[in-house]
Parts: sequence; C-alpha cells; structure tokens
Amino acid sequence: MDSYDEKILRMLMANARATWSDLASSIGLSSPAAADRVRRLEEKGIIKGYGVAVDPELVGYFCTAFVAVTLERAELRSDFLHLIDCLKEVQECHHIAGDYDYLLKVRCINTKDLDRVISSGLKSLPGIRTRTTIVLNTLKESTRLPLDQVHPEKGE
Amino acid sequence: MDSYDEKILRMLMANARATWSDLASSIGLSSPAAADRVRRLEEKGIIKGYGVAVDPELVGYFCTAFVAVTLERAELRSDFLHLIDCLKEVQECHHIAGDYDYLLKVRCINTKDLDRVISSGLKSLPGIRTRTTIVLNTLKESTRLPLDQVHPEKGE
DNA sequence: TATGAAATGGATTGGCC
DNA sequence: GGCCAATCCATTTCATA
Repeated sequence: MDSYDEKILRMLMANARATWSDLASSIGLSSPAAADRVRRLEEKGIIKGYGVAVDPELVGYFCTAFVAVTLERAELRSDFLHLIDCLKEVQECHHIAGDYDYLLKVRCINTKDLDRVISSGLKSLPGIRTRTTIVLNTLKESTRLPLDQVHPEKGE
Repeated sequence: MDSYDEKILRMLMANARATWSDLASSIGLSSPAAADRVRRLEEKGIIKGYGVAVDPELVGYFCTAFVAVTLERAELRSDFLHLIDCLKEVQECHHIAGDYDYLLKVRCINTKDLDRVISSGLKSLPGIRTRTTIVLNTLKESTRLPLDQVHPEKGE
C-alpha cells in the first residue's frame, strides 16, 4: 500500500470502469504495472469487488428504513444471521453496542413491502424485537472511504 | 427498463469491470447493443456511477458508527448540510422520522478519530445534539439493490 | 516491480435491417 | 433498437532492467 495503490483505489472509487490505460496514465505508471497492482490489491483482499451505483427510486425502490433488532434469546443468533443472509432487502447488518443488538439497513419498494419484510421476514423468528426508523430522504450516500490516512502496515 | 436492462444492472452490480463482450454474451445481446443500453441507463440517471468495494479494515479504518442528530433550531439546517457534505468520514446522511432528525453513518480510523469527527466536526455547530451508536462488527454490507421487482414505468 | 514493443483480442463506428 | 463487419485501440505477454 504505497501512494500508487492509494491513487489506484481513489481512481477506482470514482470510476471502476476506467480502462487500464486511463488508470495507468492518471497515476503515472504503464498499463501492465497498473494492472499488476490492481491484481495484487484484489489478491490481498483490499479490493473486494466492483459495483454499480443504481438510483433506487428510478428502479422502483422508494422506501429505506433502519431496523434495530434485539434477540431475546442467544440461541436465536444463528437463525437470525441466516435469515439476514437470505433477505435481499436487508442491505446491511451491523452488530452494535447499546440498547439493541443489531442495526439493519433495509431497502424496499414501499412501506407495504417493508411491512412484509418485517412481519413475514424478521418476525418469523420467535423472540425477536424490532424498532423501525423510516428514512424520509437520503441526502448523502457514498460507498467511498475517506482514504485520507491509509495505514501502510496493514494489508501487507 | 426491460428484462435486458435488469440483467445488465444485475451483471454490473456483481462486477462493474466486466468487459462489454462478457456483459453482452451473458445477457444475450451483441456488444454494441449492450454498450448502447448501458449508455442509455447512464443518461437516464439509473446508473449513477461505478465503484470499488474496499475492505475498510485493510486500509486502516477500524471504526464504524451511526450518529443520530437533532438540530435544536431550524436555522441550523443549511449549515449542517454543508458540514455533512464536507466531512468525508460521513458516508451517509439520512433525514429520518422519529426522535432524531438525521442519521449519519460514519467511518473512521479508530474511536479517537471518531471523537475528533464528532467533537471538532459536528459539535462545531451550536444547537446540535447527537447520540452515537458504535458498530462492533459488520456482518453484511452490500450496495446491491434487491432488484426483484423493477417498476418498468419508472425511469422512462 | 517497472518498462516498452509486439501480438492478441475486445471496443467502437457505420451501414443495414 | 439490434446485428454484422471492419477499423481502431486497449490489454496482455514477454523480454529486459
């Protein structure tokens, strides 16, 4: 992870479909060298994959919500994690400190669809307690890391 | 937005660096047709961009938190939104229903860095109240939309 | 690990349906 | 809107440092 790698990550964060030659010239290396570095970043697991940012509303997803979850019995944990894995509407699942155990980010078609995910999906487990926070409007949503301070000793 | 476009989005969500010919053959079109469709999806705003998924911990970001924010006076709103825009550590900002006004997702180097973002960043505004929830572990984090039910009438 | 040149293969353009 | 064919350009490989 030197400054070339940082530039590569920054470039790919801005446009993952950039050609190797664009990538290479923008960071000041030859194409083979840039491609080699990207392959190594992939092998190290620093680059986990490439994706596309789709406007959720333009494809019919009008409802975003955060669902805080508490499991009333510890035995539920593995069932819960499996359920989360299967529910495509659950985009994120974080184990959190505080009053609740997990925080989920859920993306649905509308509130009726959210009801389905919560009532037929999550609540299909017994001893699960939820608190849902509806998102009224999303003002910022970036998958980019700050990348101001990359720790070089990591990822080697 | 017909079934070809849906397949394109699904393919790009899985690997945005796929070549045109891979993309084309996987959806059953010729390369120029596939490239045309992607260009149209970009023009319509359905595709907002392409990105790379970087492992946060492997580049030194060990702390994720959700910060709920309440603004005590409505006049703060524009200053707050400008601040959010500038703070690179704030990856997401959602206007929410409920006890708090906004929910932020924040990605930092460590808890000390989180303290800096909250104390010197957010709290630099007067009348702002926050409640921070630390993420202990992230079990799922995908930027993919479910895309099970694309509304064809939208995005035309 | 980087470079440069050669060979390969994919992307783009234009004509046509 | 899509296909095919031809041109053009990017990627990959290999030899070298």
